[in-house]
Amino acid sequence: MNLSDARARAEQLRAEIERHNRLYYIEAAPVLSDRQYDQLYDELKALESSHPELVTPTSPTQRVGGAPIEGFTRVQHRAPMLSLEKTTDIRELELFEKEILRKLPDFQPDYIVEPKVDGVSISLHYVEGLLTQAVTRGDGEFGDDITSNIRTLREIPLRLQGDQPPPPHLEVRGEAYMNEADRIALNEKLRERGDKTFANTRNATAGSLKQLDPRIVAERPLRAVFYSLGYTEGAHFATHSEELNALRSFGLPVPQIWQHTNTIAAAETAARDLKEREGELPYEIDGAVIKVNDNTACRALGLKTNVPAYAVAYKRPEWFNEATTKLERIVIQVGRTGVLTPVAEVAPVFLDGTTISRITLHNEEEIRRKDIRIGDTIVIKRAGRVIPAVVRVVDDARTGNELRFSMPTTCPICGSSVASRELSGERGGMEVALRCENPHCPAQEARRIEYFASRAALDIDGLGGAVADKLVERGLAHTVFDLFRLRLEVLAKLNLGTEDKARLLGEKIAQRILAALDKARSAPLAKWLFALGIPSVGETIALKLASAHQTIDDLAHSELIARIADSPELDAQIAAANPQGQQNRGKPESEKEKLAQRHQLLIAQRAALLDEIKQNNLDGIGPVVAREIVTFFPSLAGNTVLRELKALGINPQSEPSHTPDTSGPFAGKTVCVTGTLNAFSRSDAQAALRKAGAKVVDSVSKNTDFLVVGSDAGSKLDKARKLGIPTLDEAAFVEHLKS
DNA sequence: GATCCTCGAGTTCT
DNA sequence: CTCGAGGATC
Repeated sequence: MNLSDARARAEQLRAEIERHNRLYYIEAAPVLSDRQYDQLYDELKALESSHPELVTPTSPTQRVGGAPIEGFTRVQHRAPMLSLEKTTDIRELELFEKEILRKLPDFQPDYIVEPKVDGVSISLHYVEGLLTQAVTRGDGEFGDDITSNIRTLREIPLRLQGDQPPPPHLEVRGEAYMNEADRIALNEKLRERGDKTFANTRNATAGSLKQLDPRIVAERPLRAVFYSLGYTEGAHFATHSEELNALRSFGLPVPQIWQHTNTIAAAETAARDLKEREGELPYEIDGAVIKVNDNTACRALGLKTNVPAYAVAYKRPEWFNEATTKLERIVIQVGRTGVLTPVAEVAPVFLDGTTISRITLHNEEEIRRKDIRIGDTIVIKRAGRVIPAVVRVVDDARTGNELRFSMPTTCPICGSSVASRELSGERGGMEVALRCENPHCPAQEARRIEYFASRAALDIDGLGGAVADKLVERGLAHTVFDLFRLRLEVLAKLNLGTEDKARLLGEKIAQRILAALDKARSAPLAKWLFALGIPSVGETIALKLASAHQTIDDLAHSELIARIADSPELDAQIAAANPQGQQNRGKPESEKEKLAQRHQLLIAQRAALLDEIKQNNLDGIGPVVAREIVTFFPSLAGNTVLRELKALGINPQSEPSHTPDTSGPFAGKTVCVTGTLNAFSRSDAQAALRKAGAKVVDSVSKNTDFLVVGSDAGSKLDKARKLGIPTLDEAAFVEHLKS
C-alpha cells in the first residue's frame, strides 16, 4: 500500500472508530460487536506502526500515552469551579426563586432541571477543537492536571466533532463516574489480583483518576458526562439548554434526561421524576440541579458569597443514602461518666463507603420513641455523613418474634446498681441517662484512662482504648495516677490478647507510653484540668479556669468560683431585700429604710462579682458549672486528685496567657473551622487562628465572622451560606494568616 | 421570659 | 455531627 492510500485508510479508520465510540457510549446504540470494533482498532494500529509518520495526536491509538508520571501538576482554574447551594424541600426552592425575583423583578421563571451526577467533577479544555488539558475540581480554585488519564476515556473526543467550526477555546465541565455494574466487575478483577477494592462508585472513580499510570486508567471502566461551560472564547449561548445542545453536537456526552420548566413547583416535580427514573441513567444520582436557563439572567444574578445565585442542588431528605439491615442485638456500653449507652449491633452493611456494624441508640427514650426491637429490620443513615443513626423500623418486616428491649437495672460490667440522676434546675425531673453508680466500675476506670490519654487531653501516644481496658483488667492501673507508677518491664509484658493466646504490648510501645507520660508531667494546667474529667469541665472551661488560676490548688480554693456558685443565693437575698418586693409590702417605713440600704449593698456586690468574672475571663461559667467545681475538690475523687498529684510531685502550672494579638490578621474576629485541611490538622489551624488574634468557636452563628472551609465540609458550610457568613478556603486562609 | 449561642458528652470507622 | 442544657442577652 502506498503512502497516500495508507493515509486515506487511516483517516477512514479513525472516523469509523470515533463514530462507533459515539454510537456505543453516547447514543447507547452500538452497531458493531466488540470483536469487530477491535478489528478496526488493530488495523489502524498496524497501519500506524508501519507508517509512523501517519500517527496524529488525536488518533484513537494515542489515548494511552507515555509512561507513568511522578505526580500531578497543580493547575489554577481560569474561573473557579464552584459548588452549589443545597436545598432539601419546596420551601427552600421557593426562597431561591424569591431571592432571584428580589434581584431581578422582571424575571420570567424558566428553569432547567438536570441530574446531579454522583461522581468526580472535572474540567476539560479544548483549544482550537483539540483536547489540551483536563483538570480535577480540587478545592475549586486549584485542581490536578489529569490530562493523560482523561484521554483514556473513549467517550471523550480528543477532537471536537460536528459541522460547526470549534471555538478558539472551550472549557467544558462535568463529572467523571463509574456505573455500579462496572464497579462490581472491576472489584472482581482487583480481588483476584489481591488489590484493594472500592466500596462505592465515587471512591472507584476518584481512585482511578488518581492513578499515576495512564495504562491502568485505560483499563478502568470510567465514564463521563458534561453539563456546563467554564471559560470560553468565541462561543456564546443565550441559554443553558443551548449550551447542552452545543455540547452534544460537539460529540460530548450530556445528561440523557433534562427538563425545562416554567415554575419552581414544576421544577420540583421534575426533580422527583428524575429521581424516580434514576434506573434509566448509567450513573447514580445525588439529587437534581435546578438552574436558571437564561444566561443573561445568570450573569446578572452572579454569586452569593461563594455559590452561584442562579442554580441550586436539590436533594430531598429521603434521597439521602440509607441502607436497610437487621438489628441482631443490643449491647450496653459504659462510658467514662458511668452513663449506660445502648448500642445496636447489626448485620454489617455498606453505606457511603464504609461498613456499618454498630449504631448508637443513645438511650431508652430513643428506643421507645422509634419503637426499636431486637430482630427488627431497620433503615439507617449516616447523620452528617459520619455517625450512623437509625431512621426508622420497617414495620412490614415484623414477624412477631421481635423482642422489646429494656435497660438493665444493674451495670452489665460490674453488676452495681444503676440510677438516673435528678435534673438540676427548678423543674426537676430525671435525666434520661442511666448511670452505673460504682466509681470503681472497670469500664468507667478504663474509659477515664482512655480520656486522660486522648489527643485533646494529655496525648499519651500508644495508650488507646484497648490498652486502657487491659491495664484495668490486669489490675495494673485503676486511676490515671497509677499510670505514672508503671514500670517498663511490667508494661511491656501487658497481655493484649487472651489468657490462652497471649499478645504482648512490647517494649517499643511501652517506652513510647512512658515517654509521653513523662512529658505529661509538665503539661499546662489547662490540659490537666481537662484530662481529669471534672464534670462540666471540657476544653473551653478548662482553659478559662487555668487562665484565672495559677495552680490546681489555687482553683480548689478559689474564692471567686465559690462566689459564682453562691450567686443564686445572692440573687435570692437581693429579691428578699427589695423594699418594693411582695413580701416586704406593708412593712414599717423604718424597716424599709434598712432594707433599701441592704438592697443597694447587695446589688453593688452582684455588680462587682459580674465585673470580676469579666476581668478574669470567666464568662460562660455560671452557678451550675461553678458548683460542680466547688463540690468536686472536697469530694473523695477531688481529694484523691490533689493528694496523688502531690505524691507524684506533679504541680501543673497555667501558661502565661498569651495576650490576644490585637494587630494580628484575625484580631477580634470570631472564626470557625470545618472540614479537612491539607496542611494543618484542625487543632493546628485553630491554634494558628488564636495566635492571630481570633476567637475560635465550634459552631456557626450570625456572630461568626469567618468560616474556614476544608474539603468535605458538611452542615456548617450550609449554615454559613444560609447566614451569608464569608468563607475562606485553605488557600485564602493561609493567605490571610500571612497578611 | 424568650431566644440565641456555646459548651460538653457521646459517637463510627479507617 | 447532633443533642441537650447552661449561660448570656435583650
